[in-house]
Amino acid sequence: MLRRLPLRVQAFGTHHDIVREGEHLEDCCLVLEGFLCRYRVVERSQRQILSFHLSGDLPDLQSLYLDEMDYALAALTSSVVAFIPHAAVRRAMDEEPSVVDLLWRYSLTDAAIFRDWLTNIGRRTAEARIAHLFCELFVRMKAVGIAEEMGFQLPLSQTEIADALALSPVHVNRTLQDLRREGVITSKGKYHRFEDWDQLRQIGEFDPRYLQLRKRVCF
Amino acid sequence: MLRRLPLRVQAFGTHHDIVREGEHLEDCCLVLEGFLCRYRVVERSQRQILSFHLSGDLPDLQSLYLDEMDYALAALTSSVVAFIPHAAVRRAMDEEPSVVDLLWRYSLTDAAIFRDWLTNIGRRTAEARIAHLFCELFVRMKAVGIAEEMGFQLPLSQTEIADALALSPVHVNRTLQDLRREGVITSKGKYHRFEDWDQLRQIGEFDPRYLQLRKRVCF
DNA sequence: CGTGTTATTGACCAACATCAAACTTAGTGG
DNA sequence: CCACTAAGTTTGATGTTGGTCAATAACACG
Repeated sequence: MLRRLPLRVQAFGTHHDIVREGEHLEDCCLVLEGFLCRYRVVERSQRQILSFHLSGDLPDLQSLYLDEMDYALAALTSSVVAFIPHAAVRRAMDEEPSVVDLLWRYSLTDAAIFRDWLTNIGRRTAEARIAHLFCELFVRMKAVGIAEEMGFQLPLSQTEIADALALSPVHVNRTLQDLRREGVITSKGKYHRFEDWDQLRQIGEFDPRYLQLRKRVCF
Repeated sequence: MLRRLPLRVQAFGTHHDIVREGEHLEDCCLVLEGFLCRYRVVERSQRQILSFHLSGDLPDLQSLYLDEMDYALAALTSSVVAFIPHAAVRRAMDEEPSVVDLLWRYSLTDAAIFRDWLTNIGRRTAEARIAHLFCELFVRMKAVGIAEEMGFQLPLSQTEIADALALSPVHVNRTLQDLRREGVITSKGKYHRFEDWDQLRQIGEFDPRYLQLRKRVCF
């Protein structure tokens, strides 16, 4: 449906900002390809990544109602996104009420993911946080068909994982080594294989229900 | 507008659960009076409070679209809430499209608060987290007229503050003492006075824009 | 085959957690 | 109105997780 609206398709290179914090937008962006993140810069030039986005995501849908972006949006790999004018989205919502349901539901799922990250960062150890993030991204990537049966190519540096999980890069490195030593995952560069998915899930206390996927991707 | 819909008004006592995790709801709840929180229980019986809610809030609006609650909702003080059947909300949305805008915008603001908490818990020290929380709650309470000019009655125990900020109660206690020693706040029981609002704001890196309040409450 | 980015290692340190006890406060019933 | 009790706050001692700094090793890319 969205693809039938007037789109402005644009490609972005690795580590390129698509939207900056504080900007006012007149379009929503739909991810067609690639891997994006929302982030924010805090005191001492620390960065907090707020969420990751894959194809099919609408990472700034909120600009439809909120004046100013409270975060930046960046491409982590070379990515392709489509910009859809707010006016076109609103027209579609007027003509077809189910569009409202769909998009609203989407933004509520988005909020559910924030809640999960909040508990992840707030209440779990470094190992559990990483396990949880791997589970989430694996399931989401599988849902859009860019993961293998039991492994995936995760286009994140350890520093980016650290920025997402509120850890230091050094500690992420050591914790990944722990996970490997325990035989839960094996890694080759950015490719990771799950040797013991069940244990990974347990370590990360991962329950995919919050993702609100209609089809069951794993189990 | 909401108050004109069919309401079932109900009072809840202190520390009483209003909705439990995993429940399926047929009504949305509107806070009329009191102080509520969303929370979740994690491994080792630790609790993560996800947000606080005052009168005027709709802390489970998402139940309109998501089948299962991913958090519990509890009254922290004796509170009064109104339950509105989903069907009635939907009818109101059909009859008056601006209701959709209003509620959707509300749920997007809700998500913006999550993002703020995420960076707060992820990237700030204990002192900054507490300062930030105090600022947020003060501004929100002022917006609904239940705070004084430069002080407020915060109905939270230090344990509840700890559960919200992912700290231990002991550390919250000591950090509050630091804030008092620095002359930023003074406390008498649950009443806190801001002796140096500007410094509190700075410590907590607080910028109220994310709250999307139409009227400027402070400064 | 450099050159810049990312991963890894080691040494050391700080923030915050945990445990347990003592002290306050507020609420309750006699 | 006071004693009693439970809940919340404060304190001290000690432990742990994860941060910081800095150097080295491994890649990736032109």
